[in-house]
Amino acid sequence: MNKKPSSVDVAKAAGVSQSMVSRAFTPGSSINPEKRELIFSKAKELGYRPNIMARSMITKKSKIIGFVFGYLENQYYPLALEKLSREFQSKGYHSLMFFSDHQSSADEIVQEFLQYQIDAVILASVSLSPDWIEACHSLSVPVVLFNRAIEADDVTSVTSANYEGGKKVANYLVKTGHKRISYISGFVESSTNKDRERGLIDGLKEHQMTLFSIESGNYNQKQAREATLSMFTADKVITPDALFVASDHMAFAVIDTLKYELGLKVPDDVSVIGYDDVPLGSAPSYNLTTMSQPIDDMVALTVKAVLNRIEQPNHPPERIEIPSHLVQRKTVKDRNHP
Amino acid sequence: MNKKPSSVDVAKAAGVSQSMVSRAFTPGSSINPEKRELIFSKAKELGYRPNIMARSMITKKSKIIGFVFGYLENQYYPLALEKLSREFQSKGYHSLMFFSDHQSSADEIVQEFLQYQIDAVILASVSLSPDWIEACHSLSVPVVLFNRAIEADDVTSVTSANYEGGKKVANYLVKTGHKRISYISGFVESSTNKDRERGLIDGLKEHQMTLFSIESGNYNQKQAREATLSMFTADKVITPDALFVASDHMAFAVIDTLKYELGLKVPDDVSVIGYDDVPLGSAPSYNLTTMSQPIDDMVALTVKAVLNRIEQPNHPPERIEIPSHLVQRKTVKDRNHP
DNA sequence: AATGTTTTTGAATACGTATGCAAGCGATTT
DNA sequence: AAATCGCTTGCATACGTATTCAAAAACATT
Repeated sequence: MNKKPSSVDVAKAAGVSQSMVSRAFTPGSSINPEKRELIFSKAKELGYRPNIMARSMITKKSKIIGFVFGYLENQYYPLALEKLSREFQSKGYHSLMFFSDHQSSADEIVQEFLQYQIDAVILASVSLSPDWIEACHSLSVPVVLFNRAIEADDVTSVTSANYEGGKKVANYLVKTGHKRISYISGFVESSTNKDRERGLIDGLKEHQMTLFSIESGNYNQKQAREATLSMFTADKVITPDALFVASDHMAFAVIDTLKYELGLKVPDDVSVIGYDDVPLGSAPSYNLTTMSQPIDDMVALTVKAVLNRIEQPNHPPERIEIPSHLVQRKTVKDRNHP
Repeated sequence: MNKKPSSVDVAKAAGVSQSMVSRAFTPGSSINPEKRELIFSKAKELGYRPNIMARSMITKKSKIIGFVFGYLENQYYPLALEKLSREFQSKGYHSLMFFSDHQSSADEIVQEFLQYQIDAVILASVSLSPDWIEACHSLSVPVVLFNRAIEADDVTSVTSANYEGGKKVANYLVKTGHKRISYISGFVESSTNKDRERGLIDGLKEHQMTLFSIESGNYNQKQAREATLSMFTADKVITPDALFVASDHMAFAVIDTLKYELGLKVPDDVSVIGYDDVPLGSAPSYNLTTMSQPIDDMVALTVKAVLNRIEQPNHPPERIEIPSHLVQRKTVKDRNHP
C-alpha cells in the first residue's frame, strides 16, 4: 500500500540533504559517521533501500550478471548456477536468467538482455555465434564462457582441460586392457566435445590404436540411448568393450540402456567412463567412473574472471583451463587380469 | 567501445522528438505508422533498445521476477526454474535469482531484492517467515509460493494436493498388503511435508492402521540415508515393509542405502514410494513408484497467478492445488499375491 | 469556406539517485 | 589574529525514459 520511500523521504526525516543520504549509502564517501548512523536508523525505520535502477542510471553499473543457458537437465549446470549465483550474491551481484531455444535467434536474446544493462554475461550449456560476441564487445559488456571455449580471442572462457582429459581417458582405458574403445559424443559443434574427442583420438594414437566407433548423443539422454542401441544392434558381430561418454548425464542413460535394454553387464561386458563427476555418479546404483571437472574451481575462477573484466575495463580476456582428473569407481574393469 | 545509444540519439537520426521515439516503442501508443517504421529502422541501425532501468523509473515496472531458492539439488527445482523462466521470458519478464542460506536472515534477502524493484517474487524450495510477507505486502510486491503453502491468507500459493497425495499413498500401500508403513519426512517445518504426512496418517487411520515409524530426511540425501539406516539398524527386530519418502530426491538415496548398504531387495523386502515424479525416477536403475506433481500444470498456473497479481493490483491471493496422481513403477510390491 | 473532430506531434517534466563544485566550518599552523 | 588546511555539507545537474498537456495538423462535416 505504502509507496516505497526514496532518499528524499529519508533526507527529510533525518533533516539532511538528499545528497547526504546518497553518500551514507556509498561506501568510502566523505560523511560524518554520526550522521551516517542517524541516516541508517531513519532509513531502517522507513524501510528505505537505494533503488538500484536509479543508481544504475548514474553509475552505469546494474550489478546484474546475465546468465544464458540452453538447458538445465544435466545436473552439472544447476549446480554451477547455484554456486556461481551464491558467489556473486555475496559480492553484491545478482543473476538474471535467459534461456535460449533453438528457434529464437541468438541476436534476439542478446538484444533482450542488453536492455537490462547487465554488467557481464555468462554463457553456459549454450554455444554462441560470432555476432553475439561482436554485439556485446561493441557495447563493452564482457562475455565469459562457462564450460565452453571458442576460437575468437576477445572473450574469456573457463573450461576444464578437455583435451588432456580425453587423453587421460584413452590412456586409462588402454592401460586397463581395452581393445575396442568407442565414443558417444556430446553436441558435435561444441568446443568441449571437440576437445575431448580430439584428446581421446590422439591418446589412442599414442598407443597405435584408433577409435572403434563413434555416435553422437548430443548431450541428451534420449539420443545417448539411441547411440548406444545403434552401437550394439544385432547385426554388429563385434561390439565395443569400452565406451567413453562425453558427459555423466548421458552416461547414466547409456548404462541403463546397456544393462536393462541390451542385457549387458557393466563393467563385465562393457566398461563405461563419463565426464563431469556429477553427484549422481557416486550413487551406488551407478558408481560411475568419470573424469572430474572440479566445479568449485571452475566457479571460483569464473567469478574472479568476471569481476576482473567488470572492474578493469581493459583487462584482457583470458582462456582458463582447470586440470581434470580421473575418478575411479566401478564402471571400468581391468581386463588384464581376468 | 561505443556508448550505448539513447532515445535522443535515435530521435536526432530520425529527425523527430524523443517523445516520439518513446512512443514508437510503446505498443498501443498514438503514432503515425510510417514514422514508427522510420524510427525502428534508425534504431536498428544504431543498435538502440530502450533502457529497462530508465523505463522502470517511470512505469514502476521492472519486468523482473525475483526467484528465491534454498537449493537446486532436487531435480524438480531446476526443472521448474527452467520452465518458469522460459514462460516468463516469452511474456517479456526475466528472472533474477536469490539463494537463501541459513545464516543470512530472511530479512536481509528481502531487503536485497527489493532494491531491484522486482514486480513479484516466487519462493521455491524455501520457507518464508511472516516478516517477509509483511515487508513485501506493505511494498505491494506480490508473493507467490511455489510448492509451499502457508497459513497466512495474503499470499498466493501453488502446490499439488499434498494431503490427498498422502492419503492416496496410504490407500495404495494398504491395498497392496503392506502392514508396517514408515515415513521418511522432508523438512519438518514445510507445509508440503506436513500435509503429506497428515494425509498419510489420516489415510492409514481409515484402515485402522497407524504409522510404523517416522524419521526426518530434511529433503536431503545424506539425512535420508541416515534415516534409512536408523530404521533398519541391527537391534530392530521388526522393520518396515514399506517406506513413503517425502521426495523422489531422497527416495533415490533411500533405495541405494537399502540395496547397497543394508543388502535388502526393493521391492521384495521393502517397498519404496516417492513424491514428485522427477525424470530420474523413470530411469530403469531406479524405476521409482511415486506420486506425480505435474510440473507443467504447476508452472502454467504459477505463471498465470503471478501475472494476475502483477497486472491487477488488487487481485485476491489464491491457494491453488493441483491434483497429484500415482505413477506405478517397480518399487512397490503387491504383497497380497506372494 | 468555416467549423468541429480526431490524430499526431513536441516541449516540459518527473522518476530516484550519484557526483562535481563551492561554500561552510572547525582545527591547525604561521 | 590571520591564514591555511581538511573535512563535511548542500545545491544543482545529469542519467534515459514515459507521460501530461497543449499546439498543430489532418480529416470530416455542415
